[in-house]
Amino acid sequence: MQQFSIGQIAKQAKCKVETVHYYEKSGLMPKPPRTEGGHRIYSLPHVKRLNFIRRSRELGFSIEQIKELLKFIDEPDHDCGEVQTMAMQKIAEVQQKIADLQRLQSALDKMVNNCKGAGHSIDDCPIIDALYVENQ
Amino acid sequence: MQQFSIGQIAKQAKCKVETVHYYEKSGLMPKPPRTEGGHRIYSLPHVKRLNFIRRSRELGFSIEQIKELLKFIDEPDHDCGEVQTMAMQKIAEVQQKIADLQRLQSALDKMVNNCKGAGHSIDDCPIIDALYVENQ
DNA sequence: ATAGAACCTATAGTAACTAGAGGTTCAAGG
DNA sequence: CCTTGAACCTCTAGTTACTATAGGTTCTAT
Repeated sequence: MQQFSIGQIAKQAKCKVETVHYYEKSGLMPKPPRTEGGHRIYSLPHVKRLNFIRRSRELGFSIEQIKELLKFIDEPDHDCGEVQTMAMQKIAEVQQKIADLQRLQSALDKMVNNCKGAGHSIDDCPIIDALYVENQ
Repeated sequence: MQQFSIGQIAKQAKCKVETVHYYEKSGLMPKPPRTEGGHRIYSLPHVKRLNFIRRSRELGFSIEQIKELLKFIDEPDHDCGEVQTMAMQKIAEVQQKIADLQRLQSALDKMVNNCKGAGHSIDDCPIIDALYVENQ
């Protein structure tokens, strides 16, 4: 079985070694086996898990929310209805984020394509309006 | 012209009054006019701007990145090529985020639809794999 | 055998809020 | 008018999710 040092998995996930320490302390990453001398030894599932955490963070999920997502795999014998409820809540959140990003993207596309559009007033800016949705 | 108190715009953007104070201190929100007694007075463009900031934060943009996005509207006489370059970088970021979220969503969808799938091992979890992309 | 890179723990600092203290202003009823 | 309580004000301290530094140990490659 393939083994990795903390430096290797941090590099792979594009984060710092200290961040992995932090995830261990906060309970997102498990305490891995150690060498004689005390260095941490990781294997492929750890690498995948760290990647998942990093990407979820980039997508705006908090540590607590990621813990909830990870419950889906850490406790596979969880009550099935409960899992479905949580998954469906996450889906709603995720769909909202996708919709927001798509509106922002089309506003940015417009910017690029008609940069000459000149003299747009602050009251009528496509970029700001992209993420302005009244009362919701 | 319609006027708003800080409490009103905070409520509309679903954030705390203190957060608006913080955005003013960090230069994201402008220093608005005040009443005789010193209370802040906002108008519609402020409301839109605060909404934009809040939603961008939820989407994982940092304060500094939002400052860059806001440059597009705060300095309309910016060099056009520079604006296009920045906008195109943002588009790339945004597309990456959308792709990640879509993969996460389809993994969550699978969870909900065949929750009975039972006995999935940690090494082969669709949710973790959704956000695990080797070397990129 | 040993030099230096990578690791260890522990603490302090940063970013983006969030809560609290202690006081002032506003607006609605008496 | 006056008063009372909600909303506002400033300022400082606390929280989350890192990030950097200090001071020391282990690993690896010559």
